[in-house]
Amino acid sequence: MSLPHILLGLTATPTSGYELKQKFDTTLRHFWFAELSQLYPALKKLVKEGLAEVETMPSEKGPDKKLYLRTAAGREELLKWLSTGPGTAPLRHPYLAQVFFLNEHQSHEQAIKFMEDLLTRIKGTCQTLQAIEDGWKDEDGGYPNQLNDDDFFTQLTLDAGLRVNKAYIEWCETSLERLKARAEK
Amino acid sequence: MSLPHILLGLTATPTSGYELKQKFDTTLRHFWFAELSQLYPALKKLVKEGLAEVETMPSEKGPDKKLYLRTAAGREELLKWLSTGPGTAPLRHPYLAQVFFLNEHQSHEQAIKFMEDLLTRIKGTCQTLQAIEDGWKDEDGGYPNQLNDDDFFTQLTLDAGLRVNKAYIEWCETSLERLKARAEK
DNA sequence: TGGGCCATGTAACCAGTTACATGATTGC
DNA sequence: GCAATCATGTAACTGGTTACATGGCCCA
Repeated sequence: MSLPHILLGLTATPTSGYELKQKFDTTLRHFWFAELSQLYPALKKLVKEGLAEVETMPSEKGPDKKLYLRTAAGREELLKWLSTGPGTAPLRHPYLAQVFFLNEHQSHEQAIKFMEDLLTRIKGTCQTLQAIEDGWKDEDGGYPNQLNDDDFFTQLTLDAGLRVNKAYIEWCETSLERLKARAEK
Repeated sequence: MSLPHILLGLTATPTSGYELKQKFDTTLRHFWFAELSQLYPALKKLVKEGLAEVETMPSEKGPDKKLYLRTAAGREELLKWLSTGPGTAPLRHPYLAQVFFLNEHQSHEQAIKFMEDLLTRIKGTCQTLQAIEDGWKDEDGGYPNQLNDDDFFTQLTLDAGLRVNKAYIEWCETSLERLKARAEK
């Protein structure tokens, strides 16, 4: 059950559900996805459990905001989660499952097309991540080892995302070579 | 919605729910997890939709088996899934989320411990995958490029798992070095 | 006046987990 | 006689998705 804990991590300063969604879509996108419609009830539940507090504030644009701020108990709960050790989610990788059954195609052409599509897509996400890191490099002279703790750990997750994506790209490329060699026979 | 399609892929020959679960736990474990209690209703649904057929057979050990076999329509549905292009599931990586908040710890010691635990665990899964690949090498002289199509694509998914796990190991190791360097200051 | 962004939410649904229930066969 | 493995399932619940609803503000 990670989402509530992530929200406790993000509400160290007062933040609205809408703002949190933007954070998921930018800074956390390479390791967590959440729907806005999922955040609102989750935040409400944190308040009910005494792990966060709400305050309603007028917004500059649009309707009132509700700013959520974790309580001391909320921070405790977050620390508890961190000290349970590395968490896991059951593996579910749809495109690897598809690769597993690619032999069902009559010809290798379609398998090759599949892998080429996959390669294009992974290269795209890799570039997105790279762009974020590059932006960081420009802003910050001491990048990456002089970063403050906040940014240091954020950069660690970015680095993980980049390395994994690069590994997938190499895998796609050598797989394509192998497939093409088989197709010629 | 991948699980039904995976089951259609696995029921090219008559197979029981119990046997399918074993397949998930051995051959598919590096890219998909499913509970047994999830498989039974899913198989039933495939039959209802005309994508598979059941036949009850006495078992050598224990109670009767129900052998599921995909129909022609079932195979069509599988091919349709494959030709929709690479699928994705929304990203959810609990331990990366935890790394993101590791700055909440007062000292770096706990962060270092977290990464060490993670490294140990990832090394373990990597060894499991390596053992499978090694077993394959022994059995098969022409490994990996002379494999038949079935085994070739299975090996591709294994290769993906190994590469990604190795990327994570390298990430853990360099992250630990960087963390330790910061802790000394 | 119409689209995009700001901002909140609910309800129905689907996928997956956990807990429980049943019972045969095999080997110690 | 008991534990492990073989074999099938159901029910309650949780986590997440999709679709829908509301309405203000800003800019072209």
